[in-house]
Amino acid sequence: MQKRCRQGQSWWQPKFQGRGYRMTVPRQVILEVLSGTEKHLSAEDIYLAVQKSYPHVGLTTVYRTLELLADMGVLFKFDFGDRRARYELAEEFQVKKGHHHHLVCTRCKRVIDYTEFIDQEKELLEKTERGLMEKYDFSIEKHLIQFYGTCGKCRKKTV
Amino acid sequence: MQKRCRQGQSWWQPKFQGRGYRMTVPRQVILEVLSGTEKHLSAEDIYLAVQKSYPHVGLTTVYRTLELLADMGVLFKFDFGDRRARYELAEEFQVKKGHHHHLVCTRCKRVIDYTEFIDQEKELLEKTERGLMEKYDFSIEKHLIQFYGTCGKCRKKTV
DNA sequence: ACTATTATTGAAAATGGTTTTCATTATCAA
DNA sequence: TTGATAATGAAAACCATTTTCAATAATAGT
Ligand SMILES: [Mn+2]
Ligand SMILES: [Mn+2]
Ligand SMILES: [Zn+2]
Ligand SMILES: [Zn+2]
Repeated sequence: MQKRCRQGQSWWQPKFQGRGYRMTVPRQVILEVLSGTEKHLSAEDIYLAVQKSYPHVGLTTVYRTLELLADMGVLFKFDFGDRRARYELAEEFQVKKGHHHHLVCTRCKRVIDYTEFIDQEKELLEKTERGLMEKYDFSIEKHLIQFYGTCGKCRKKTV
Repeated sequence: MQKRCRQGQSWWQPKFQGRGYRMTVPRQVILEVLSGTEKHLSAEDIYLAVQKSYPHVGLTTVYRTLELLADMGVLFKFDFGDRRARYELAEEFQVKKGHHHHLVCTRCKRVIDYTEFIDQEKELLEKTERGLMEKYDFSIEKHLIQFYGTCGKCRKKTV
């Protein structure tokens, strides 16, 4: 899809214009942090990363920006069960990852992205969505699929 | 619903024995509340319901009991995005509901249980689980599927 | 470039669901 | 009945997130 711009111009610039939103330094830096990782970062993770280059940016701004970006559909917000929200750039803005779902270790909270069987899942999900939208008069915007279990490392630790 | 002789305590009794767990009044009442509803209750919902018959039971105990029961697999804990955990008796202990997934309205937070396409989902999920377990050395214990969108009522309210 | 408008910011304080502490009570095997 | 200890409740602590509010900075209009 789209590719990350290296220099001055940014792919997200147009997203902010025309809606009364302004492109600011904190927002750019936060987007850069999210663009430059494959991890699922928490607000504090992002805050700490941002601080390395822009120490004046506050945690509040990070929270506010993340909420805005999530509402705009630029990033996804997840709950993996470790009591804090985690964020990931939406698929269309990710360089490497495509549409994927998650495998969550309930012990160490590690998250694995997987893409296996995604096409079949997608097919079934679309059929399901169509059926449900009609039956329940519900307009579906997105879906969430996660598997929970124990990763190999954690399984070896406990007898 | 009265004080002394509780007859409904049959099926969960064995769950507590043999592991050092004790069957107490608060636990029984909490299980009765969960058994007697089809809603997805929060800890406070349950606390308030319990208080009607047993006013001395504290919120802390409700939280502790819910955690224990969730760990035991007797109930499921969900996050529907309204900043509080919600609980539902596990399928095998539900009277009316079978295996189902959720449709969540992101505006009013209403939750709809659906069972449509569940068989096909189940089939695909089992195949997916087998594949993922092998590839990622991950023992999958459960899955989560939720659809997010806007319910009919909320859509009509929109400006 | 200058200015007016107002979206955005950061520090601090508040919020609120959940967890911890700790002294007391209730359960259950012996 | 009794002793060991699991469970409880009130209060306090926790902590991720939100709100407040005065100050600042990004845009549009000139
Ligand atoms: Mn991911
Ligand atoms: Mn349900
Ligand atoms: Zn693990
Ligand atoms: Zn709704």
